[in-house]
Amino acid sequence: MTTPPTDNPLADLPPSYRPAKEEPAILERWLAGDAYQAQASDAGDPYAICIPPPNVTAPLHLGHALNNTLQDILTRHARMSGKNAVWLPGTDHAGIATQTVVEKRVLAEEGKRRTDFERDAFVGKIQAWKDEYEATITDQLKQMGCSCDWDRQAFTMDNARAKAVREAFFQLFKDGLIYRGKRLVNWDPVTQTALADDEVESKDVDGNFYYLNYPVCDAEGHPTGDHVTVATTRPETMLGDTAVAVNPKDEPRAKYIGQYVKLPICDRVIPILGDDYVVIPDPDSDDSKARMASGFLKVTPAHDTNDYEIGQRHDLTIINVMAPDASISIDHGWPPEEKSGENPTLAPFIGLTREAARKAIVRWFKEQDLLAEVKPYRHAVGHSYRSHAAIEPYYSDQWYLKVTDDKLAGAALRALDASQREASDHPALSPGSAGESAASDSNTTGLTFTPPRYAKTFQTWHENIRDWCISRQLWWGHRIPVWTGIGSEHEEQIDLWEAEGKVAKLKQSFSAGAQSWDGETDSSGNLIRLMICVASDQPSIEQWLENNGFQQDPDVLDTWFSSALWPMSTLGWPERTPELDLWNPTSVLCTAREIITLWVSRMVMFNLYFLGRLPFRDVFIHAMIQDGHGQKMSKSLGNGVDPMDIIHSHGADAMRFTLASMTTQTQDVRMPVDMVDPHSGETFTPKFITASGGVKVAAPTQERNGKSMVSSYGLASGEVKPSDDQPLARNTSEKFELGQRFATKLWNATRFALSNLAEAEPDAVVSSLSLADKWILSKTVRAIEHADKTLKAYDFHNYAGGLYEFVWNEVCDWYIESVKPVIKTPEGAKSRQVLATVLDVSLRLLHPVMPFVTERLWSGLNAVCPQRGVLGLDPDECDELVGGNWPAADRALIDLEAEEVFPRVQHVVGMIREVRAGAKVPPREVVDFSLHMEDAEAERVRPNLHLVEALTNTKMVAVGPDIPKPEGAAVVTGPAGIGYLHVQIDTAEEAERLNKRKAELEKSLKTLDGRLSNEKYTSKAPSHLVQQTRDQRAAAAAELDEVEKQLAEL
RNA sequence: GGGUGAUUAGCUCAGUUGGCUAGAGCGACUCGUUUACACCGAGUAGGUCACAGGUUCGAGUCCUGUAUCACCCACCA
Repeated sequence: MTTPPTDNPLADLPPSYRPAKEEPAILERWLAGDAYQAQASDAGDPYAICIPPPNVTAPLHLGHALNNTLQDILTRHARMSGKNAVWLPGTDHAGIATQTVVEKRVLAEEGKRRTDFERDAFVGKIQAWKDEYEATITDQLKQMGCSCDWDRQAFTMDNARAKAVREAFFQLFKDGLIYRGKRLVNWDPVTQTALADDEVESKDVDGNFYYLNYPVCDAEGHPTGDHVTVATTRPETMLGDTAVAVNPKDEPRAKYIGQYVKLPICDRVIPILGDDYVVIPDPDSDDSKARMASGFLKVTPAHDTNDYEIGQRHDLTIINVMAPDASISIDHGWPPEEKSGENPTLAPFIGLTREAARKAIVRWFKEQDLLAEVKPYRHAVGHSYRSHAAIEPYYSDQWYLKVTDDKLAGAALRALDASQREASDHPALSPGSAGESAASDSNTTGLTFTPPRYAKTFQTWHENIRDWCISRQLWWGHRIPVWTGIGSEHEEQIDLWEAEGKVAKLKQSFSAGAQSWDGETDSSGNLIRLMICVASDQPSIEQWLENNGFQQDPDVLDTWFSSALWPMSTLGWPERTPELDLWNPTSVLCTAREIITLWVSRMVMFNLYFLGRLPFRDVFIHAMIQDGHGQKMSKSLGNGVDPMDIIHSHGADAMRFTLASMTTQTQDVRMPVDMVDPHSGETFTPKFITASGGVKVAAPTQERNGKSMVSSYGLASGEVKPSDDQPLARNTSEKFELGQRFATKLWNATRFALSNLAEAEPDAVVSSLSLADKWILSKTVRAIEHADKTLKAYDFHNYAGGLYEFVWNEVCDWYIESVKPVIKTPEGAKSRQVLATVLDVSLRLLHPVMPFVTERLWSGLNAVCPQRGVLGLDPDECDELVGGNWPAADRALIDLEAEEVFPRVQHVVGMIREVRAGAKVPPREVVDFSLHMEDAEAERVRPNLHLVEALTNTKMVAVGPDIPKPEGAAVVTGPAGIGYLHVQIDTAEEAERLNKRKAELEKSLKTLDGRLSNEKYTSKAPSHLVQQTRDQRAAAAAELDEVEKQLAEL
C-alpha cells in the first residue's frame, strides 16, 4: 500500500465535469501514446473492424456518430479483453456524389462547368475538396474518441487501394467475368452517367395516362381506315416506337396481330405483334394496370426496359430518340433511312427536353384528333439518388461484372448461415450444386446478421441479382484499365503479353448492322474490337498501346467496386501481408441497413472470390438516426447534425452514451433538428411536404437561393464554416442530457470516493464483509457478466442501460448511501476497499462507451488508491485505462443471501420513506422506529438495522416478535414485518394511506385467488409458479390482516 | 404490387423462450440544499399495451384480420 499523496488529491478534480476542458488533453495523450496502434503479431486473438468509409462529400453527421460509437465500443472492449484489436479507418471517394458536389461549387463560385476544364485539372479540384473533408472527418472521429489505428488510415483512391482495384479488375477480366454490353442502363440525364440499379430511388409521381390513336395500315403503309389506341405515360417516347404489341389471348384485339400501323409524326410503318406480356384490359380488375390498359402496348425498345425485352424477343429495331441530356435528338441512333429525308412534322420536336416534348407531342396528337383520352395516374418513377432527376432508360455501351456467376452470387448465398437462410429453389442452393460440397467449410459459411431479419434482404437480393453495371461516365474514380482498339493487326504481340500474365484480352467481333446507332460501325463487314485489360505496374505496355492506336476507356468504375474490396485492400491485398492473414476475415461489420445490398453483399462476393473466405462473419445492422419527422438523417436532405455540436455542448462521452443507449434492435432514433440560417442567424424548422408516398423535405438550401448554410458548430465555435450545399442542422433534442447527467454522476461519485479513500487507508485484506459490501460485490459481478453478455449480442441498449442502473441506482443510491456512516471511520476500512474496487470495475466497464471521463477519473483513482481489488475480483494495475484490462470476476462473489436480504432492507427503507414523506416529517428530524417481526425474520434483519437507520434517518428502538404499537404511531407494513414510526400522525391521512394500501392488497388478493381457484392453473402451470403464487397470496393476506387491524385501531 | 418494422404513461422508448400486480428516462406535482452530485436526493400522480377476433389455466408477448405510420424491393403502359 502506497502512501496517499499529501496534497489534496481532489484539487485537480473540480466539483463538476467539464468535458470541453478535459477531453482534448486526454485525446492528445492517447494519440501521443499510440494507444490505438496494433501490430500484426500473435499477441492475443485477432480482432478487426473496418470502418464503413464515410464519403468525403461532407462532414460527418449524427448517423456516423452512432455508427462509429458502436464500432469504438466493440473495439475498445476487445482491446481491453486482451485481443489484438485493430480498427481500420478510412474514407470513400464516393465517385458521383463528390464530383456532383464539386461541380456545383465550381459552378457557383466560378460560373464554370466541368467540361470547361481539362480532365486532370478538374480532378485536381475534386482532390482538393477530398483533402479538406477527409481532414475534417478524421478530426471529427478523433474528437469522438474513436480508437482507430490512424497509422493505417486508407482512402478508396489512394495508391494502395488503386492497386487493389486494378488487380481485382484484372483478375475478374481474365476470368471472363467482366464484359462489355450494350443495353438499357439507368441513365441520369443531369449528371450524364449510368447508375446501378441500387442507385435508383423510386418515387411516386402524379402523371397521366395518354391514349393515342395510331392509324392501322398495310405493310406498304396504306391506311386501312382503322386505328388502334395505345396507352402510355410517356408519349414523347413514341418517336422511338418500333412495334405495337397485343396479347394473343386478348380475344377482341388479337385479330390485329400481323397488321401494321403508321406511326404518327415519324410516318414509320411498324408491325402489330403478339406478346404475352401485354396486359389485357379489365375495368373491374384489382390491378390498376388492367384498369388503365387499352390492350395495345406501344413498344419502344430504347426507352423502356420491358419494351427492350419485347424487342429482343421479336428482333425489333432499337431507335434511341434522345441525346445524353434527354433532349429529343435524331443524332444518337435514329435510323439513317428516316434521317436522310427532311421530315417537317418531326422537326419542331427536335431539341426539346423530354418534358417539353411530352407536352408538344400530346398537343400535336390533340390537334390531329388522335388523342383519345387522358386519365390522371399516380405511379412510381425511378429517380437518381444523386441528382434526383427522373431516370431515363438509355441504350448505351457499359462494362458489366457478371455477378450472376455462381462463383459470386452463388457463393454469397451459400455463405449465409444455415440458421438464417430461408428455403429456396435458387440453383446455387439446390442440393448437389457446385457449392454444396463447401457447405461445411467454415471459411466460406456462417455469415450471420444481427438482427436476423436482415439476412432476408441479403438472400433475396442475391437470388434476384442481375449483372452489375460497373462503368460510370465520370472523371472522379478509378479509371477502367482497359485499352480499346479496332482491328487485329496487333494481336500477336498482345497474345505474348497475355501468356506472361501482363494483359488480358477481350475480343469482340461485330458487324455494321441495323441495330447500331452510335456511329461506331459505319463501315461494311465484320470488325474486330480488341479490349486489352492491363495488369498493374505495366506502364510500358500502356504506352505501347497508346502509341499503337489504342485508347484507354474514358469511364471510371462504380464507387462500390473499390468499397467492395475494403476488408482486403485496407489490409494490404493484393500483397499477402501479415495483416491480411491475421485480420481478414474481420470480426464484425457494423453498418446501417441501407447498404446491405450496395456494400455488404459485394464485400462478401469479392472476399470469397479473391481470398476464398468471408470478409466477416458477423454483420450488425444498427438503427438509423432520423430527424424529428422520421426522415433519415442524411447529407443530401440537409438535416444532418454535426457531432461536434454535441461534443461542444454535452461532451463526447455524453453523445456516445446517449447514442448507444438508444440503439435497440428495432427502433430508429429520432433527433429533432432545426436549421440555422447563416446570414440572419435565425433558426427555422425545415418545411416538409406530406405526400401519400411519404414525407419529403423541402431542401432548405434550395429555398434560400442555393446560398450555403452553416452548421451550428461553426456558430458555436465562433467561426462561420460554410458547408456549401450540404448544410448541417442544429440539434434540438434534449436526449443528450441523459449521457451528460450520467457522466456528471459518475464524476461526483468518484469525487466522493476519492475524498474518503484519501483520508484513511482501505483494508486490502477483505474478509467478514458487511451486508452492503457483500451485496454490491455480488451486483458488481453481475454487472460484469451483463456487460459481457450484452456486448457479445450487440445489445448496446442494454449494455449502456445496465451500467446506468448499476452505477446510479446500486452503487450511488444504495451502496454509497449505506456506507456513508462508516466510510470515514476505522471500521470502514473494508468498505473503502470495496468501494475502490467497485469504482475500478465501473470505470473499466464504462470505458468503451465513455472513454474520456473514465480515463480522467482513472488517473484520480490511481493517484489516491493505487491498490484495489478484493479476493475474487483483483484487477490489474495500469496507468492509463485505455490500455487496461477488462474485469474478470470470480462467481464465488455472487452472494445469494445478500441478494435476498438487502432488498428486504431496501423495502423497509422504502416504506419508511413513504410514511415520512406522507406524514411530512422534516427530513433532518431523527425519529424513533420499532419493528415488529417474527424471531426468525428478526434475526436475519437485525444485524442490518443500522442500514435502515442510516437510510431513513431513524433510530431503531426495539425489534422483536412482541413489539407493541406506540400510541399514534404510523404503521409501515411489508414482507419483513410491521414497523412503527414513532411520530404523531394525522389520523385521517393515516387512514387514507392504509386504505389505499388495503385496496391494492385486495386487488392483488383477488387476482391471486382467482388464479389459485382455477384448477386448470394449479394442475397445468409449472409447480414453481404455483408455489410462487401461493407465497404471494399468503404474504398479501397477512399484510392485509395487519392493515385492517391497524385501521380498526385508529 | 411484394417485403420488413412500428403502434405500450403527456414525450422518447424498454419489455428476452407467453407467468406482468406492465418498467425507464424526460416532463408534471409535493418535499428537501445533512460537506459526492440541484446536471442532485426523497416521494407522488399518470397506461382498458392501436382496434377486432382466436389459441391458452394465463396474451403487451403467439395466430388471423383491420387501421395508421415509416422504410426497403419491384421493368415508368
